[in-house]
Amino acid sequence: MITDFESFKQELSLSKVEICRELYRQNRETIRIKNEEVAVGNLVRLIDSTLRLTGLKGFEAMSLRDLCADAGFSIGGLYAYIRNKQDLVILIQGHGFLITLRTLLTYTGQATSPHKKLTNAIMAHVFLSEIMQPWFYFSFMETKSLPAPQKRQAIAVEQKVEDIFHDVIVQGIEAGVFNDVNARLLASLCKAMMQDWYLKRSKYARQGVDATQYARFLIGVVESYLGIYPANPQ
Amino acid sequence: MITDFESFKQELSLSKVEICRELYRQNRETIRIKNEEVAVGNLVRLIDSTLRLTGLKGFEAMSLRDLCADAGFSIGGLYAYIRNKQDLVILIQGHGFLITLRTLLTYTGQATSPHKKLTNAIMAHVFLSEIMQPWFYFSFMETKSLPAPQKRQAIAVEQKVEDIFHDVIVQGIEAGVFNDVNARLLASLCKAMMQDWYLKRSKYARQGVDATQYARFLIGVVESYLGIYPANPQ
DNA sequence: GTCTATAGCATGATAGAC
DNA sequence: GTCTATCATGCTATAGAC
Repeated sequence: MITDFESFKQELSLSKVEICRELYRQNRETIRIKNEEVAVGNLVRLIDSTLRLTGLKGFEAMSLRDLCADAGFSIGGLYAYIRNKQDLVILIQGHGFLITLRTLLTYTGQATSPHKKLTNAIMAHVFLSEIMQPWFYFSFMETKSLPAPQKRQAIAVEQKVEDIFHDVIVQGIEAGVFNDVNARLLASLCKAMMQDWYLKRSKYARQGVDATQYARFLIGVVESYLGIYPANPQ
Repeated sequence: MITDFESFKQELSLSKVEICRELYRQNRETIRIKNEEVAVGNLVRLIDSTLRLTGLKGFEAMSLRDLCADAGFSIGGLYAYIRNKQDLVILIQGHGFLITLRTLLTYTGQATSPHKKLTNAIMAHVFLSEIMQPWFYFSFMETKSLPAPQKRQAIAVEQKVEDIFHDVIVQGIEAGVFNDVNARLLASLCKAMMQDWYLKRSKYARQGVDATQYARFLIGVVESYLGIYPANPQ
């Protein structure tokens, strides 16, 4: 059971290096560097810079020269890790999917009641997107420009996330503990609400709202609609 | 009082030609065409194509050659309407702001109670973004790449929209007809929920949900959280 | 007012020295 | 493994014919 961001972060312990090591092993054919330690270290800087610059100007507007300057690469060195610019997107995208689905399924699986599954899923999603905000932002913004197979994959993952929410809501309705609402629409709404946390994070920072507060607020809204605390939502 | 999309659409009656005529008059210095009828007709095609292509690939990825081919312009002809590619963004952006704020203030002003103001505001925003979906999508996606003054303007308008919601919620709380919730956070959440209608419209189309259904659903969620219909949200 | 032709430049990608 | 130098391409923007 998740209660706040700090404990979630410790439990998950996703270091950049570990993620990039997995990434390196997944993409061994396209990466021409033999030494794993060297490659992993460079991948960390490469992906950091790509996410940062893309967040500022968009992927198309980021030139590979900008990227090299920011990451401390030469243009030739960069091409030891990718075959072309598109490969950067594929590299970044593939990994986040695994983590997202794995995390959501872990935390909904842990819980016993539909109510706890739902609150766990919301918390897990908000907290994960807090840790990996640049990735979530990138993924949202750049999906439309992906080549067809990657685009299909991205849409499928988003659908899968919504399905997780949908199924939990249906379970609760059938068990008689939730109001009889439109589960499909509420699942989409959950996604939309969680999405804003990584799309407009600076706005919430300005309001002085942190990830735990935001997640609890969303949970309050959803609970009141489902009739779980019908009297007085905080 | 708004009840459904069709009546809203008739009342608003925003034709493309009228919008582009206003646009032409606003940007007379940069547009080098004297004949208003000719200019307005071309602006309609120009903006239509820009919104369409940008929606597919993003603004940066859209070349002016693509745009000319799509809109039936020559590259030279295009430059009679803009001084550079950025001007296209400014041209498109400025107008939508006026319409959005004007519409929201009109419909909240019409209503008497905070509850009606709130439902009117949600309906007006969802319906307006239904009519001008490509514009809302464009505005969301391209704001980050705008030059500083336009970016400030875009953020200010978004803030103003949230303020309208915030103020109505506070009114309701002070009048004792709404639960005592975090008004700032709920206003942001309203924006996030309405936002998904133009960001992910095709998803909702797949679910068979139309604008009226979506707006009523959002209203139901917000009402239940505010304790207006505490018993049984539809 | 609209077109074609082209200048001038920045980009993605490669070749080959070290 | 990493660098510099360079190629070919496609872009925005302009000049000048019609």
